[in-house]
Amino acid sequence: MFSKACEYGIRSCIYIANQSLNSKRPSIKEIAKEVGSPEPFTAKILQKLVKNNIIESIKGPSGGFFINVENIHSIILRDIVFAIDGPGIYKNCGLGMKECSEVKPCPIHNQFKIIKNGLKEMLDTTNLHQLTLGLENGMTFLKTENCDL
Amino acid sequence: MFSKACEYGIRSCIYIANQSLNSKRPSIKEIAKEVGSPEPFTAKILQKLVKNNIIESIKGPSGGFFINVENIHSIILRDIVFAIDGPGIYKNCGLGMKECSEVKPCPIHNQFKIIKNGLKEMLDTTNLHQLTLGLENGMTFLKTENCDL
DNA sequence: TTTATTAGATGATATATATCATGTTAAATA
DNA sequence: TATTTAACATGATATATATCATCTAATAAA
Ligand code: FES
Ligand code: FES
Repeated sequence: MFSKACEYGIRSCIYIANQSLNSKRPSIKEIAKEVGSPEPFTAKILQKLVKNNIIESIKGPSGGFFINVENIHSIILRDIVFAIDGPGIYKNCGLGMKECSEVKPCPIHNQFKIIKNGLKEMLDTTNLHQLTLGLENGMTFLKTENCDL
Repeated sequence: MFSKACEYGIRSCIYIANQSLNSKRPSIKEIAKEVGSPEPFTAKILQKLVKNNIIESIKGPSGGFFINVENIHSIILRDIVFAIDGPGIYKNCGLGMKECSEVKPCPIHNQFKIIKNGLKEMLDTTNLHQLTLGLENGMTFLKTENCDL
């Protein structure tokens, strides 16, 4: 579905958003740890997100990554996915033809369109703030820890 | 969504099914051409499908690939996807955690579940026969040709 | 204003996926 | 039975994706 980079990117954004709401500014090291992603890879992904104005960063001691509270409400999943994976998930054909097209549809086009519309709907209407809610009260998780004691 | 191998596999199956309904037995060369897939790669994929009893084959002159008419109705998309990509699409977490789980859900789990259920539904209820119908009357296509004259 | 700290930039390496090439085996037919 | 045809098996190569390593630049605090 999403690339690994995109998965890590979304998870990182959710973590950063949640920390930002608590007036904190996590470092790459902390983010990678809490999200369960490889640190150098995560660094690269976060840079891209900064370039795309999804998240912001400050260098130096006590630096780190953050998201403006207003933006936490306006940033939707699509923004993150597009920044990392591009619009392929919106435009690709389910059977890998050049593009998904109504005039030259593949055999599964009609069935697949329904799925894809659902996916679009979800990416378009889910914002970062919603995704942080479950984290606070321990209903949702950002990594599968190896030890559950 | 699906791997390239799986996309080619599905397209090949649809083509073979359609030809089988017309009592024909296409060769790898023909299938690859009609489906727009690289021939040697397609060969490998078809072998896998034979091993998994999705399609059948006959060697030698006038040999080729075919599917029993009864099977054309009973083979569903899931069979093909599982044979090539495995059950990941049913079990993976949308954010790449070890597995999709109700007891340790990721932040997008609830929204994603809806999408995934739709996808499951589609893979479980769509059989090869349905997918051949549009081919016959030119409503659907298996490849994007470069020249549309 | 020096030093420690942390992000940024860039390129190298590894791994997975996709693609290609070669030789082998089964079956039809001349 | 010899010959041709086409699938089968296996391994090599290429490409994309994921991961790591190194150095640079900015900034906060000593
Ligand atoms: S053309 Fe294949 S999904 Fe639309
Ligand atoms: S746990 Fe992530 S989709 Fe179910």
